[in-house]
Amino acid sequence: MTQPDITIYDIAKKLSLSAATVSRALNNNPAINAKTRKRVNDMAMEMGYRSNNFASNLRKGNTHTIGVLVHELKSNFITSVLAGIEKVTTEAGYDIIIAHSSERKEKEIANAHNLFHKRVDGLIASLAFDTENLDHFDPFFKKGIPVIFFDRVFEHTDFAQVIINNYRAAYDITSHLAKQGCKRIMHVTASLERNVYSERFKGYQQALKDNKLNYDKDLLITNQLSEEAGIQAAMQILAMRKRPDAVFVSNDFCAAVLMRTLQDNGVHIPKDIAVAGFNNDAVGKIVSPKLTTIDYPGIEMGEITARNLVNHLQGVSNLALTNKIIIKSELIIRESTLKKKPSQK
Amino acid sequence: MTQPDITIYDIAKKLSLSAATVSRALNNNPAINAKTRKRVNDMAMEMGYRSNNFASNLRKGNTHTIGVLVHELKSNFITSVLAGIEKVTTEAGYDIIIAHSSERKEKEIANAHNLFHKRVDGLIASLAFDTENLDHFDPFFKKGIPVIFFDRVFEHTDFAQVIINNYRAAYDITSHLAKQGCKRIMHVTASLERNVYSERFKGYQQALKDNKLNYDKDLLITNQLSEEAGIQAAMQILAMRKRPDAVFVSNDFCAAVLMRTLQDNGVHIPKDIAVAGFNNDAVGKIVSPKLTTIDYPGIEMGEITARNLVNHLQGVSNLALTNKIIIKSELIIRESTLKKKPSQK
DNA sequence: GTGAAAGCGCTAACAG
DNA sequence: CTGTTAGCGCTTTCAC
Repeated sequence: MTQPDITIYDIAKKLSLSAATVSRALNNNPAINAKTRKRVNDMAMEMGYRSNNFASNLRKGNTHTIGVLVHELKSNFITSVLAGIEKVTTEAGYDIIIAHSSERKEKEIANAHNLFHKRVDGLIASLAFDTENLDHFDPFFKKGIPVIFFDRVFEHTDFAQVIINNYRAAYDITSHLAKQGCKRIMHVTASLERNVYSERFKGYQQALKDNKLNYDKDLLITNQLSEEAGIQAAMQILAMRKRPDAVFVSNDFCAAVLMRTLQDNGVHIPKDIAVAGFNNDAVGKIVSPKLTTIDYPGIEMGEITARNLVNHLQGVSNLALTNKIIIKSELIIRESTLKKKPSQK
Repeated sequence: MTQPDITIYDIAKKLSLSAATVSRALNNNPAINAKTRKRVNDMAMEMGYRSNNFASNLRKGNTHTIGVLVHELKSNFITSVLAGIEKVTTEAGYDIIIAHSSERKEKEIANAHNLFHKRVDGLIASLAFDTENLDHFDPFFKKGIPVIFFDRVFEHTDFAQVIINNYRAAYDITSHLAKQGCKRIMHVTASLERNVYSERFKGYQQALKDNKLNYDKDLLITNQLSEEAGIQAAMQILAMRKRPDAVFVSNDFCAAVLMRTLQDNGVHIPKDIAVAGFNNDAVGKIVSPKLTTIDYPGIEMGEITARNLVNHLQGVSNLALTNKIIIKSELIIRESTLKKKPSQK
């Protein structure tokens, strides 16, 4: 049943050529006569030849494969980023291997090792919630394998990174809530160890200050931004003697769950409590009221990240020079935060 | 900067051993003295050795890699399945390569070829909307590389497959709607070429018949089950002279969008129109009213599929024998279809 | 318990 | 434009 594989030698023998010529022909080497090339390709097709990547990679020493290490697959944002990465890498002729850490640093470390052993030519990464350092990327740095981070990064380091201005986005959304007359604005977010969340927290605090509101530590909840976390945060709010009049959640899905739980317990949104999310996930347009959020262009982020890595690999540019790229993001105001009637007539 | 890689020869030389011994030691071959093994492993660590998969695979002739070809990544169901697959394959020591076709048969064909060339030891696949035949899997069949399909399959073929009883699930949901007093039950689904949708359609029709309702072809919409499709279907309903009093949508997300669009246009759910989805996506619990749906265990499906493939690869069982596995699914009734008050006191 | 030697399939000098 | 040759790094007989 399982007949042995066809190799270039088999093709060469059939056509009375050398293996080298067959190899060149299959790789569309221009040095080969067009007629010969066609004969080889036809014969390869006919014999059901498939090239042996292992032999080829072993010989060439590079894999034309890019590793993508993400913190989670179950996220609209991430799948958008992946689509962007895929578009660019496919066009450039690179394969990608996707690994995800499920937000756990242990798995991130294991994945980093695995991709290193798989000999990826370059790496694109977004860190897990609890990643504390970049030691597991050292093997890449040491071997000169380019690494570029996106979204979840260590800021203020020298490594190439593509991010949005989280500080600014959070500032905008918090200011918007303040402008709506909210006085007790809660912030539900994830580990402040991670740049995206710490920056948002800073933006939130600054906006409070600029709007003459005090920061109250009871108004900060950090959790996993999961479904359960959303329910729990809502419960916590319901139990408060002095409830907030607005909640800014760092993730649309969690915001939606939180909002729903509050509603199920008789809270009116946005009248009693305004709710805002982050990411412009599709879910924000389905819930009622529709969710105010930050639009955060995943596809574009993926494309830009991959483009930079590919350019580096192709020697067109150097990652070490372009070390930080900031992508635009935008506040989208919907009903979930509109306490006042829209002022425009 | 980029110092050359360490090989087993480098380790062998340092320890005055042969490369063969080093190789065996690294692979924990019991024939090797425990002391020698430790010396080798320590030295490997110290020198920063990483094994060369290409050389190893080239030599061994198998890759210990399983290809996973899915119709779409942006789906909660699929990411659950992937989690299940990953769990089982990781435990069994297999790597996986994930490829997705974005519901397009051209890309599915290209991916199948690609995975074939990557020499996966086995393949797990779920078909795209418009896949018409299994010709692109022929190379696998011919070479005796095991292929197992899940969810989106060609039914009534001899290939190994893991599915749910779509007929039954649709029958249940449609009957439930009929029991709620609905007389004009619409069905919004995707290409009837694909088993999952054709089976659901059959179940829907049979339930209508068994409940003495006529099937009206105006009450069938087939689309892509996307966000836009949901909006468009809702618009179509709004424009109907004789509107349905229930809609059974083949996907929760699309159902939610459709429901929301109807609501935005003054339709009361479930009073005017009941809405049911399929998949038990998290979104169903966020929307208002909460969505009636079919629970469809993604993780389990992934685990069972992978387990069967791995067992086959390890010679424990034979895929050719266990050719169809049906996983349980379950109707979950929520407010979006409750026209009558729950009858239980 | 360890070593010698061959070869997996391919590509890149080099030669002509 | 095509052929010869060597070798990528590993595993696996077959010896001893």
